[in-house]
Amino acid sequence: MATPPTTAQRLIDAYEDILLTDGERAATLDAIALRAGVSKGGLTYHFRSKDELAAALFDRLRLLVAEDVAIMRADPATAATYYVTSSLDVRSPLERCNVAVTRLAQGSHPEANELLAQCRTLWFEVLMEAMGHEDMVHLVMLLGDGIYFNASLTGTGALPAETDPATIDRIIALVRTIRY
Amino acid sequence: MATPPTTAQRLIDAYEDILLTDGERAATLDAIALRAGVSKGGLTYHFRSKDELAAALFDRLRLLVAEDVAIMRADPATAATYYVTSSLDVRSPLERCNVAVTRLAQGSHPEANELLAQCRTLWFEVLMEAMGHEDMVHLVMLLGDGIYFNASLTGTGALPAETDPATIDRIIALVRTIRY
DNA sequence: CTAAGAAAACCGACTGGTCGGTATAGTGAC
DNA sequence: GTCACTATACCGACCAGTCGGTTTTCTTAG
Repeated sequence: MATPPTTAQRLIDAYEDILLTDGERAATLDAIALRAGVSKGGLTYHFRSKDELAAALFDRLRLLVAEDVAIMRADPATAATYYVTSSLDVRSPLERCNVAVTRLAQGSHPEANELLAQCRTLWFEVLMEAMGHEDMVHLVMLLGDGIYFNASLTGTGALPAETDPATIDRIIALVRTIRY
Repeated sequence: MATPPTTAQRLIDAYEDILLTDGERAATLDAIALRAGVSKGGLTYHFRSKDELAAALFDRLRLLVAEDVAIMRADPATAATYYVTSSLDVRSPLERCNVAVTRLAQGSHPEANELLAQCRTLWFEVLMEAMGHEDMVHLVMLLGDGIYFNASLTGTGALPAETDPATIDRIIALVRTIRY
Protein backbone atom coordinates (compact mmCIF):
# COMPACT_ATOMS: atom_id res chain seq x y z
CA MET A 1 0.00 0.00 0.00
CA ALA A 2 0.91 3.64 0.43
CA THR A 3 1.40 4.12 -3.27
CA PRO A 4 3.64 7.11 -3.94
CA PRO A 5 1.66 10.16 -4.99
CA THR A 6 1.34 10.85 -8.69
CA THR A 7 2.88 13.98 -10.11
CA ALA A 8 -0.58 15.50 -10.48
CA GLN A 9 -1.24 14.88 -6.78
CA ARG A 10 2.13 16.32 -5.86
CA LEU A 11 1.29 19.43 -7.85
CA ILE A 12 -1.99 19.85 -6.01
CA ASP A 13 -0.13 19.25 -2.73
CA ALA A 14 2.37 21.93 -3.64
CA TYR A 15 -0.36 24.41 -4.59
CA GLU A 16 -2.17 23.69 -1.33
CA ASP A 17 1.04 24.01 0.63
CA ILE A 18 2.03 27.36 -0.79
CA LEU A 19 -1.48 28.76 -0.42
CA LEU A 20 -1.38 27.64 3.20
CA THR A 21 1.99 28.96 4.21
CA ASP A 22 2.61 31.91 1.92
CA GLY A 23 -0.81 32.95 0.62
CA GLU A 24 -2.39 33.25 -2.78
CA ARG A 25 0.05 35.78 -4.06
CA ALA A 26 3.05 33.49 -3.62
CA ALA A 27 1.33 30.61 -5.38
CA THR A 28 2.76 31.29 -8.82
CA LEU A 29 3.09 28.57 -11.43
CA ASP A 30 6.86 28.62 -11.08
CA ALA A 31 6.73 28.30 -7.30
CA ILE A 32 4.21 25.46 -7.48
CA ALA A 33 6.27 23.54 -10.03
CA LEU A 34 9.43 24.09 -8.00
CA ARG A 35 7.88 22.82 -4.78
CA ALA A 36 6.45 19.77 -6.54
CA GLY A 37 9.87 19.03 -7.98
CA VAL A 38 8.59 19.39 -11.53
CA SER A 39 9.45 21.79 -14.30
CA LYS A 40 6.98 24.41 -15.37
CA GLY A 41 6.40 22.44 -18.54
CA GLY A 42 5.60 19.42 -16.40
CA LEU A 43 3.00 21.44 -14.55
CA THR A 44 1.29 22.65 -17.68
CA TYR A 45 1.36 19.13 -19.03
CA HIS A 46 -0.99 18.05 -16.22
CA PHE A 47 -2.89 21.30 -15.74
CA ARG A 48 -3.32 23.50 -18.74
CA SER A 49 -4.04 26.57 -16.65
CA LYS A 50 -4.05 27.77 -13.08
CA ASP A 51 -7.83 27.53 -13.09
CA GLU A 52 -7.56 23.83 -13.88
CA LEU A 53 -5.22 23.40 -10.95
CA ALA A 54 -7.67 25.26 -8.72
CA ALA A 55 -10.50 23.06 -9.99
CA ALA A 56 -8.49 19.98 -8.97
CA LEU A 57 -8.03 21.48 -5.52
CA PHE A 58 -11.78 22.07 -5.32
CA ASP A 59 -12.46 18.47 -6.29
CA ARG A 60 -10.10 17.32 -3.56
CA LEU A 61 -11.97 19.38 -0.98
CA ARG A 62 -15.33 18.03 -2.16
CA LEU A 63 -14.03 14.50 -1.68
CA LEU A 64 -12.49 15.10 1.73
CA VAL A 65 -15.59 16.86 3.02
CA ALA A 66 -17.79 14.02 1.80
CA GLU A 67 -15.61 11.58 3.74
CA ASP A 68 -15.70 13.79 6.83
CA VAL A 69 -19.47 14.11 6.72
CA ALA A 70 -19.76 10.33 6.36
CA ILE A 71 -17.65 9.85 9.49
CA MET A 72 -19.87 12.24 11.43
CA ARG A 73 -23.05 10.63 10.17
CA ALA A 74 -21.77 7.22 11.23
CA ASP A 75 -21.63 8.27 14.88
CA PRO A 76 -24.11 11.05 15.68
CA ALA A 77 -23.32 10.93 19.40
CA THR A 78 -19.78 12.19 18.92
CA ALA A 79 -20.39 14.22 15.76
CA ALA A 80 -20.31 17.64 17.42
CA THR A 81 -17.19 16.92 19.46
CA TYR A 82 -15.55 15.42 16.42
CA TYR A 83 -16.37 18.51 14.39
CA VAL A 84 -14.85 20.89 16.92
CA THR A 85 -11.74 18.89 17.73
CA SER A 86 -10.99 18.02 14.12
CA SER A 87 -10.85 21.76 13.38
CA LEU A 88 -7.73 21.69 15.50
CA ASP A 89 -5.79 19.25 13.38
CA VAL A 90 -4.26 21.75 11.03
CA ARG A 91 -2.15 19.06 9.47
CA SER A 92 -4.97 16.80 8.39
CA PRO A 93 -5.58 16.67 4.64
CA LEU A 94 -9.06 18.08 5.09
CA GLU A 95 -8.04 21.07 7.16
CA ARG A 96 -5.12 21.82 4.90
CA CYS A 97 -7.30 21.73 1.82
CA ASN A 98 -10.00 23.74 3.55
CA VAL A 99 -7.61 26.51 4.52
CA ALA A 100 -6.09 26.54 1.03
CA VAL A 101 -9.50 26.98 -0.60
CA THR A 102 -10.36 29.63 1.96
CA ARG A 103 -7.30 31.56 0.87
CA LEU A 104 -8.55 31.45 -2.69
CA ALA A 105 -12.02 32.48 -1.60
CA GLN A 106 -10.61 35.58 0.03
CA GLY A 107 -9.08 36.58 -3.26
CA SER A 108 -12.62 37.03 -4.59
CA HIS A 109 -12.66 33.66 -6.34
CA PRO A 110 -16.42 33.04 -6.78
CA GLU A 111 -16.14 29.29 -7.30
CA ALA A 112 -14.14 28.85 -4.11
CA ASN A 113 -16.70 30.87 -2.20
CA GLU A 114 -19.55 28.82 -3.54
CA LEU A 115 -17.78 25.56 -2.72
CA LEU A 116 -17.10 26.62 0.85
CA ALA A 117 -20.74 27.56 1.24
CA GLN A 118 -21.77 24.10 0.00
CA CYS A 119 -19.40 22.45 2.48
CA ARG A 120 -20.84 24.50 5.30
CA THR A 121 -24.32 23.40 4.32
CA LEU A 122 -23.28 19.74 4.42
CA TRP A 123 -21.74 20.11 7.85
CA PHE A 124 -24.77 22.02 9.08
CA GLU A 125 -27.11 19.27 7.90
CA VAL A 126 -25.21 16.44 9.52
CA LEU A 127 -24.81 18.39 12.76
CA MET A 128 -28.54 19.11 12.73
CA GLU A 129 -29.25 15.39 12.38
CA ALA A 130 -26.93 14.70 15.28
CA MET A 131 -27.95 17.51 17.63
CA GLY A 132 -31.45 18.50 16.57
CA HIS A 133 -31.14 22.07 17.84
CA GLU A 134 -30.40 24.76 15.31
CA ASP A 135 -28.85 27.30 17.63
CA MET A 136 -26.60 24.71 19.24
CA VAL A 137 -25.44 23.66 15.79
CA HIS A 138 -24.64 27.26 14.98
CA LEU A 139 -22.78 27.54 18.27
CA VAL A 140 -20.73 24.45 17.50
CA MET A 141 -19.98 25.59 13.98
CA LEU A 142 -18.95 29.04 15.15
CA LEU A 143 -16.59 27.46 17.66
CA GLY A 144 -15.12 25.29 14.95
CA ASP A 145 -14.70 28.31 12.69
CA GLY A 146 -13.07 30.25 15.49
CA ILE A 147 -10.56 27.49 16.14
CA TYR A 148 -9.97 27.08 12.47
CA PHE A 149 -9.54 30.82 12.00
CA ASN A 150 -7.00 31.04 14.79
CA ALA A 151 -5.09 28.08 13.51
CA SER A 152 -5.01 29.38 9.97
CA LEU A 153 -3.87 32.83 10.98
CA THR A 154 -0.54 31.66 12.25
CA GLY A 155 0.15 29.57 9.18
CA THR A 156 2.18 26.73 10.53
CA GLY A 157 3.70 28.51 13.50
CA ALA A 158 2.99 28.12 17.20
CA LEU A 159 -0.67 27.80 17.99
CA PRO A 160 -2.23 30.43 20.27
CA ALA A 161 -3.68 29.43 23.62
CA GLU A 162 -7.21 29.39 22.18
CA THR A 163 -6.31 26.40 20.07
CA ASP A 164 -4.48 24.38 22.70
CA PRO A 165 -6.12 20.93 22.71
CA ALA A 166 -6.49 20.84 26.49
CA THR A 167 -8.17 24.24 26.43
CA ILE A 168 -10.51 23.09 23.71
CA ASP A 169 -11.41 20.04 25.76
CA ARG A 170 -12.37 22.23 28.70
CA ILE A 171 -14.37 24.52 26.42
CA ILE A 172 -16.22 21.51 25.03
CA ALA A 173 -16.97 20.45 28.59
CA LEU A 174 -18.42 23.90 29.27
CA VAL A 175 -20.58 23.73 26.16
CA ARG A 176 -21.79 20.27 27.16
CA THR A 177 -23.33 21.77 30.29
CA ILE A 178 -25.76 23.75 28.19
CA ARG A 179 -29.25 22.25 28.35
CA TYR A 180 -31.39 22.71 25.30
CA MET B 1 -17.45 69.30 12.55
CA ALA B 2 -17.26 66.22 10.38
CA THR B 3 -14.20 67.48 8.62
CA PRO B 4 -13.83 65.81 5.23
CA PRO B 5 -11.22 63.06 5.24
CA THR B 6 -7.73 63.99 4.13
CA THR B 7 -6.32 62.42 1.00
CA ALA B 8 -4.07 60.23 3.12
CA GLN B 9 -7.11 58.95 5.03
CA ARG B 10 -8.99 58.36 1.78
CA LEU B 11 -6.04 56.34 0.51
CA ILE B 12 -6.04 54.16 3.62
CA ASP B 13 -9.81 53.79 3.27
CA ALA B 14 -9.37 52.70 -0.33
CA TYR B 15 -6.66 50.21 0.57
CA GLU B 16 -8.83 48.78 3.34
CA ASP B 17 -11.83 48.63 1.06
CA ILE B 18 -10.08 46.76 -1.73
CA LEU B 19 -8.42 44.34 0.68
CA LEU B 20 -11.85 43.68 2.15
CA THR B 21 -13.83 43.14 -1.00
CA ASP B 22 -11.30 41.89 -3.53
CA GLY B 23 -8.35 40.57 -1.52
CA GLU B 24 -4.69 41.40 -1.30
CA ARG B 25 -3.95 40.63 -4.88
CA ALA B 26 -6.37 43.22 -6.22
CA ALA B 27 -4.97 45.91 -3.96
CA THR B 28 -2.53 47.36 -6.47
CA LEU B 29 -1.26 50.91 -6.21
CA ASP B 30 -3.24 51.86 -9.30
CA ALA B 31 -6.44 50.36 -7.95
CA ILE B 32 -5.98 52.05 -4.58
CA ALA B 33 -5.26 55.42 -6.16
CA LEU B 34 -8.24 55.07 -8.49
CA ARG B 35 -10.64 54.24 -5.66
CA ALA B 36 -9.32 57.13 -3.59
CA GLY B 37 -9.81 59.48 -6.52
CA VAL B 38 -6.16 60.40 -6.89
CA SER B 39 -3.47 59.58 -9.38
CA LYS B 40 -0.72 57.11 -8.70
CA GLY B 41 1.65 59.99 -8.22
CA GLY B 42 -0.69 61.43 -5.62
CA LEU B 43 -0.55 58.16 -3.75
CA THR B 44 3.20 57.93 -3.74
CA TYR B 45 3.41 61.50 -2.54
CA HIS B 46 1.65 60.52 0.68
CA PHE B 47 3.03 56.99 0.96
CA ARG B 48 6.41 56.36 -0.57
CA SER B 49 5.83 52.63 -0.78
CA LYS B 50 3.16 50.03 -0.32
CA ASP B 51 4.75 49.09 2.98
CA GLU B 52 4.27 52.62 4.22
CA LEU B 53 0.62 52.41 3.30
CA ALA B 54 0.35 49.11 5.14
CA ALA B 55 2.06 50.66 8.17
CA ALA B 56 -0.58 53.40 8.17
CA LEU B 57 -3.28 50.73 8.09
CA PHE B 58 -1.64 49.00 11.05
CA ASP B 59 -1.55 52.26 12.99
CA ARG B 60 -5.24 52.71 12.31
CA LEU B 61 -6.00 49.25 13.68
CA ARG B 62 -3.91 49.92 16.79
CA LEU B 63 -5.92 53.05 17.45
CA LEU B 64 -9.32 51.46 16.84
CA VAL B 65 -8.52 48.46 19.04
CA ALA B 66 -7.34 50.73 21.83
CA GLU B 67 -10.68 52.55 21.66
CA ASP B 68 -12.59 49.28 21.60
CA VAL B 69 -10.73 47.91 24.60
CA ALA B 70 -11.41 51.15 26.48
CA ILE B 71 -15.14 50.77 25.80
CA MET B 72 -15.10 47.22 27.13
CA ARG B 73 -13.11 48.16 30.19
CA ALA B 74 -15.59 50.93 30.98
CA ASP B 75 -18.43 48.43 31.40
CA PRO B 76 -17.18 44.97 32.44
CA ALA B 77 -20.72 43.61 32.85
CA THR B 78 -21.50 43.86 29.15
CA ALA B 79 -17.95 43.41 27.86
CA ALA B 80 -18.36 39.82 26.68
CA THR B 81 -21.69 40.44 24.96
CA TYR B 82 -20.30 43.59 23.43
CA TYR B 83 -17.29 41.67 22.13
CA VAL B 84 -19.39 39.00 20.45
CA THR B 85 -22.06 41.24 18.99
CA SER B 86 -19.61 43.85 17.74
CA SER B 87 -17.93 41.11 15.70
CA LEU B 88 -21.14 41.15 13.72
CA ASP B 89 -20.95 44.72 12.60
CA VAL B 90 -18.88 44.18 9.50
CA ARG B 91 -19.30 47.78 8.50
CA SER B 92 -17.80 49.31 11.60
CA PRO B 93 -14.39 50.94 11.13
CA LEU B 94 -12.81 48.49 13.54
CA GLU B 95 -14.13 45.34 11.89
CA ARG B 96 -13.30 46.64 8.46
CA CYS B 97 -9.75 47.43 9.46
CA ASN B 98 -9.42 44.16 11.30
CA VAL B 99 -10.48 42.12 8.28
CA ALA B 100 -8.21 44.12 6.00
CA VAL B 101 -5.18 43.47 8.20
CA THR B 102 -6.17 39.82 8.42
CA ARG B 103 -6.05 39.64 4.64
CA LEU B 104 -2.52 40.97 4.74
CA ALA B 105 -1.57 38.56 7.50
CA GLN B 106 -2.67 35.67 5.34
CA GLY B 107 -0.30 36.81 2.66
CA SER B 108 2.56 35.98 5.04
CA HIS B 109 3.05 39.56 6.17
CA PRO B 110 4.92 39.12 9.48
CA GLU B 111 4.14 42.57 10.85
CA ALA B 112 0.42 42.08 10.27
CA ASN B 113 0.53 38.74 12.04
CA GLU B 114 2.32 40.21 15.00
CA LEU B 115 -0.10 43.10 15.24
CA LEU B 116 -3.11 40.79 15.19
CA ALA B 117 -1.55 38.73 17.97
CA GLN B 118 -1.07 41.88 20.04
CA CYS B 119 -4.69 42.89 19.52
CA ARG B 120 -5.85 39.43 20.58
CA THR B 121 -3.79 39.75 23.75
CA LEU B 122 -5.41 43.09 24.57
CA TRP B 123 -8.89 41.68 24.06
CA PHE B 124 -8.04 38.61 26.09
CA GLU B 125 -6.82 40.73 29.00
CA VAL B 126 -9.88 42.94 29.16
CA LEU B 127 -12.21 39.95 28.85
CA MET B 128 -10.32 38.22 31.65
CA GLU B 129 -10.81 41.27 33.85
CA ALA B 130 -14.50 41.23 33.03
CA MET B 131 -15.20 37.49 33.25
CA GLY B 132 -12.47 36.08 35.44
CA HIS B 133 -12.60 32.63 33.91
CA GLU B 134 -9.99 31.76 31.33
CA ASP B 135 -11.86 29.03 29.50
CA MET B 136 -14.99 31.15 29.24
CA VAL B 137 -12.92 33.96 27.79
CA HIS B 138 -11.50 31.57 25.23
CA LEU B 139 -15.02 30.40 24.43
CA VAL B 140 -16.21 33.95 23.92
CA MET B 141 -13.22 34.84 21.78
CA LEU B 142 -13.60 31.74 19.65
CA LEU B 143 -17.26 32.62 19.08
CA GLY B 144 -16.27 36.12 18.07
CA ASP B 145 -13.65 34.76 15.73
CA GLY B 146 -16.13 32.34 14.22
CA ILE B 147 -18.63 35.11 13.55
CA TYR B 148 -15.91 37.30 12.21
CA PHE B 149 -14.57 34.51 10.01
CA ASN B 150 -17.98 33.82 8.53
CA ALA B 151 -18.62 37.47 7.93
CA SER B 152 -15.28 37.99 6.28
CA LEU B 153 -15.63 35.01 3.99
CA THR B 154 -18.54 36.45 2.10
CA GLY B 155 -16.88 39.81 1.62
CA THR B 156 -19.79 42.20 1.65
CA GLY B 157 -22.44 39.84 0.35
CA ALA B 158 -25.37 38.28 2.15
CA LEU B 159 -24.50 37.03 5.60
CA PRO B 160 -24.95 33.33 6.33
CA ALA B 161 -27.41 32.16 8.96
CA GLU B 162 -24.65 31.81 11.53
CA THR B 163 -24.18 35.51 11.59
CA ASP B 164 -27.82 36.56 11.69
CA PRO B 165 -28.13 38.93 14.64
CA ALA B 166 -31.18 37.16 16.04
CA THR B 167 -29.36 33.83 15.89
CA ILE B 168 -26.37 35.34 17.65
CA ASP B 169 -28.64 36.68 20.38
CA ARG B 170 -30.03 33.21 20.98
CA ILE B 171 -26.52 31.74 21.00
CA ILE B 172 -25.44 34.33 23.56
CA ALA B 173 -28.46 33.36 25.67
CA LEU B 174 -27.32 29.72 25.49
CA VAL B 175 -23.79 30.63 26.53
CA ARG B 176 -25.16 32.70 29.41
CA THR B 177 -26.67 29.55 30.89
CA ILE B 178 -23.20 28.12 31.45
CA ARG B 179 -22.25 28.24 35.15
CA TYR B 180 -18.59 28.59 35.87
C1' DC C 1 -5.66 93.65 -0.68
C1' DT C 2 -2.33 91.88 -3.47
C1' DA C 3 1.71 90.29 -5.74
C1' DA C 4 5.29 86.94 -5.40
C1' DG C 5 7.58 83.23 -3.91
C1' DA C 6 7.75 78.92 -1.32
C1' DA C 7 5.85 74.71 0.02
C1' DA C 8 2.54 71.12 -0.39
C1' DA C 9 -0.33 68.30 -3.26
C1' DC C 10 -0.81 66.08 -7.25
C1' DC C 11 -0.29 64.22 -12.26
C1' DG C 12 0.99 60.70 -15.56
C1' DA C 13 4.53 58.76 -18.44
C1' DC C 14 8.14 55.66 -17.88
C1' DT C 15 11.31 51.67 -16.06
C1' DG C 16 12.57 47.26 -14.50
C1' DG C 17 10.74 43.28 -13.08
C1' DT C 18 7.17 39.44 -12.40
C1' DC C 19 3.51 36.38 -13.74
C1' DG C 20 0.41 33.43 -16.53
C1' DG C 21 0.54 31.22 -20.49
C1' DT C 22 2.51 29.34 -24.96
C1' DA C 23 5.79 27.01 -27.70
C1' DT C 24 9.24 23.85 -28.89
C1' DA C 25 13.10 20.73 -29.04
C1' DG C 26 14.79 16.96 -26.58
C1' DT C 27 15.11 12.72 -23.16
C1' DG C 28 14.36 8.27 -21.07
C1' DA C 29 11.07 4.48 -19.96
C1' DC C 30 7.88 1.18 -21.64
C1' DG D 1 5.77 5.18 -31.01
C1' DT D 2 3.70 7.12 -27.00
C1' DC D 3 3.80 8.82 -22.35
C1' DA D 4 5.61 11.74 -19.04
C1' DC D 5 8.14 14.66 -18.58
C1' DT D 6 12.83 18.42 -18.81
C1' DA D 7 14.83 22.67 -20.27
C1' DT D 8 14.54 26.89 -22.25
C1' DA D 9 12.87 30.69 -24.57
C1' DC D 10 9.47 33.82 -25.35
C1' DC D 11 5.14 37.05 -25.16
C1' DG D 12 1.72 40.28 -23.42
C1' DA D 13 -0.28 41.95 -19.31
C1' DC D 14 0.38 43.79 -15.13
C1' DC D 15 2.68 45.87 -11.11
C1' DA D 16 5.76 48.66 -7.72
C1' DG D 17 8.24 52.38 -7.69
C1' DT D 18 10.61 56.70 -10.01
C1' DC D 19 10.74 61.19 -11.90
C1' DG D 20 10.01 65.55 -14.19
C1' DG D 21 6.64 68.59 -14.28
C1' DT D 22 2.11 71.05 -12.98
C1' DT D 23 -1.40 72.89 -9.98
C1' DT D 24 -3.06 74.40 -5.57
C1' DT D 25 -2.49 76.35 -1.11
C1' DC D 26 -0.03 78.89 2.27
C1' DT D 27 2.90 82.71 3.68
C1' DT D 28 4.58 87.11 3.84
C1' DA D 29 6.21 91.60 2.25
C1' DG D 30 4.61 95.93 0.50
